[in-house]
Amino acid sequence: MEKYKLFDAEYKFASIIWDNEPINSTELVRRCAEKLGWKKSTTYTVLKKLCNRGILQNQDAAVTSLIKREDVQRYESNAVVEKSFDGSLPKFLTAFLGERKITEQEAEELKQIIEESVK
Amino acid sequence: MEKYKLFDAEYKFASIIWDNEPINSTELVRRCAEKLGWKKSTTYTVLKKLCNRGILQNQDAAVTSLIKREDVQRYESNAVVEKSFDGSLPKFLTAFLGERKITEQEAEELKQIIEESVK
DNA sequence: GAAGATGGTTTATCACGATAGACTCAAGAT
DNA sequence: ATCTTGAGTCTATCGTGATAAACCATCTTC
Repeated sequence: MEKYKLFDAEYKFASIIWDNEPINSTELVRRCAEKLGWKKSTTYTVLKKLCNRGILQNQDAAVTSLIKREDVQRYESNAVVEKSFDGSLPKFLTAFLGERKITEQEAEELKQIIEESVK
Repeated sequence: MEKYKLFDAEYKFASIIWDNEPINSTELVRRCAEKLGWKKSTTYTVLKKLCNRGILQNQDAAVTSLIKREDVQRYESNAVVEKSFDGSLPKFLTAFLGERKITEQEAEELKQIIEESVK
């Protein structure tokens, strides 16, 4: 398994940690019950799995992340472009924008981001 | 199930059809064996499933697509931006580009695509 | 009319992601 | 010494995507 690949449930779970770290494990159990409807054992099961995969860390009941949200996002964005768009960002953009219209201001923001990546 | 959601194996399968349609079903079995390592029954199982979901069509052993690659791509691109980037294309772009550098020419192409979507 | 092709269907197995029940164990509180 | 609470493990169930074995019907060809 690639290190950064998170399944849907795992991603939602990790999001709670990213939004609150460091977070006490019992508190995490509480939040998962509230936000995801999970039982305590579910939380611990998933937590342990992600710890074993080197994505999270649980030390003395203090849960933190080793892999950051940005890392996973970078992986996700690359994966989808790779899988469905032949690795081509232009193809992705074309598909995403499709018939949708954006404002001049939004376009400016996007162009800015692109500009910053030019060698 | 959303109409456009294809699982990994389904996507690869559909790709063979998109690349070759209309394609005779026996010929499709041959290609799936060659490209995906599938047995005949596997091909027919998946084919039937996608036909039932209104994505493909099999008439007198001639297989064609009802949903096009572009439709699925649009869905995929939107889904990932929704799921992992809060629906924000700028966030997606930032993550994708990351540390990567692109050429002036590539940037031009991207900006062109963006320009065409401005209201 | 037996022997292949062609074009399928039915039913099953297997892996694995998602979820949880039952249990343990140490540390305070009573 | 019991009771409770915090912290965590072990084992199991369930759904479902991925894959296939076995079987069937029709048509051609020898």
